[in-house]
Amino acid sequence: MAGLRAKQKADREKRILKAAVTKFRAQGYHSVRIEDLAEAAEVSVGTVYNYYRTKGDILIATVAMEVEEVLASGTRIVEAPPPGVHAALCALIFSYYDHSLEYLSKEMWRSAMALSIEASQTPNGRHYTELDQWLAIQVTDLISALQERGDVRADVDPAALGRVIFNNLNQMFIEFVKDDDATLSDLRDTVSKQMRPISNLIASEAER
Amino acid sequence: MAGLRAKQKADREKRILKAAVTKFRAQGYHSVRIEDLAEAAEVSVGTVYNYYRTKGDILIATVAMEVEEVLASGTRIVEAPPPGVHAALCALIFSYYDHSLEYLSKEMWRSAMALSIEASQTPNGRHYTELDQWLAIQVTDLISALQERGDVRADVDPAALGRVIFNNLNQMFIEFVKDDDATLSDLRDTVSKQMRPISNLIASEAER
DNA sequence: GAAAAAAGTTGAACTCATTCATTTTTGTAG
DNA sequence: CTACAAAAATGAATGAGTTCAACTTTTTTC
Repeated sequence: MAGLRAKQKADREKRILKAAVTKFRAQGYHSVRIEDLAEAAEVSVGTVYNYYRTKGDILIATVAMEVEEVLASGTRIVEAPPPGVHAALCALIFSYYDHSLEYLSKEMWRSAMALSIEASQTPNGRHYTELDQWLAIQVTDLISALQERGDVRADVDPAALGRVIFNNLNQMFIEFVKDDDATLSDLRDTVSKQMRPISNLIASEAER
Repeated sequence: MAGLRAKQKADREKRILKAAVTKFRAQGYHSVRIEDLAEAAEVSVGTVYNYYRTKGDILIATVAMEVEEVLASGTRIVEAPPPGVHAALCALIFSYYDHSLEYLSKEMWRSAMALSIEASQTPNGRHYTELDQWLAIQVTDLISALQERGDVRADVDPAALGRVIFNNLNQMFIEFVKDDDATLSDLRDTVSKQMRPISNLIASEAER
């Protein structure tokens, strides 16, 4: 038989991850115990640790799935940005924000972000940081695209500016998930206002 | 006797905090157990919890002391900024960075930042966030000062830009503490480069 | 197809933050 | 000075993540 073991292994991992996504969303990351996941996935506690190094690893795995989607949706915007610097930047940023709570709760984001800082040396932390890196690169790519199109001044360094804009949108997202009462629409408004002056400053003469 | 109890109370709290600062720096936040602190402060575990709600509270207390100092040193720069937009911004930012590792290790910063995100609803989390707020305001104040002095264009909104710049310097600091190998001098260089185009964009005609 | 090896599973044991019922210390009243 | 009340200290007990030595299952070997 070509891999009963491999099949069982993949099956178990899938069951654990599915249990995690479901339970984390329903109850929140903290109140779910490894034992609960083990029970739902019909394995033992020890087996969960055979597939994931720590509880945080399981969370990162679920967050990673979401960020992959966010990146994919961002790609579409970079490939065909709406006209205007401000509109294009906001389109990309809002596509991130609007996807963010599709599968993950604020509490899960908080835990994941905390983890990525605290356990930054571990594989999970590094994985999350890498995903962030990709998002920053996507912002840079957008600015490059706008520059080639002539919307952005030629003397702007896309990498440096992309990083600054990403850092800002990321930090604003952190503030957003830190406050359970904050709404997505508030977040959009605030960031849109922040991007306005920056868009003006980098827009080419023709565009202003 | 006017307050044997009060005196002992203050004394115990001081001993616990001192033990925390010392041990956290020496061994790192995580590897220090409450029991270790209790022993060093010559109190029981229960007593530690009588003074601090959680282990994280103790860390925030130590971080707060450092941030107070950072704020104070920043005030001096805002009051008399060096000439030039870029130089002034960098002076303030570097004063933050250069103070940051005086009493705290990178690991302590990581734990504190993680805490401020994860436990943002709790008093400790809120306290840390408040300190961040003050730093952001200080950056805004600097830009206002530069604007009044005529170094920064009149059509720039200091609050919005201050926030963006703070978010960037904060995020870059997070990246710095996440990587044990990163040096302060690398951090300074990177941020200086990021601030250069922004400084140029906001500088008044006379200053360019 | 049986035995040995390899891979994987299991759950009891361990660590450490946190809690709480009990005990000790300090302040107050008679 | 003694008795009572209030405040604080104490450390054993609790709970959750994590580890690991023993046990099962699958694969390989002859």
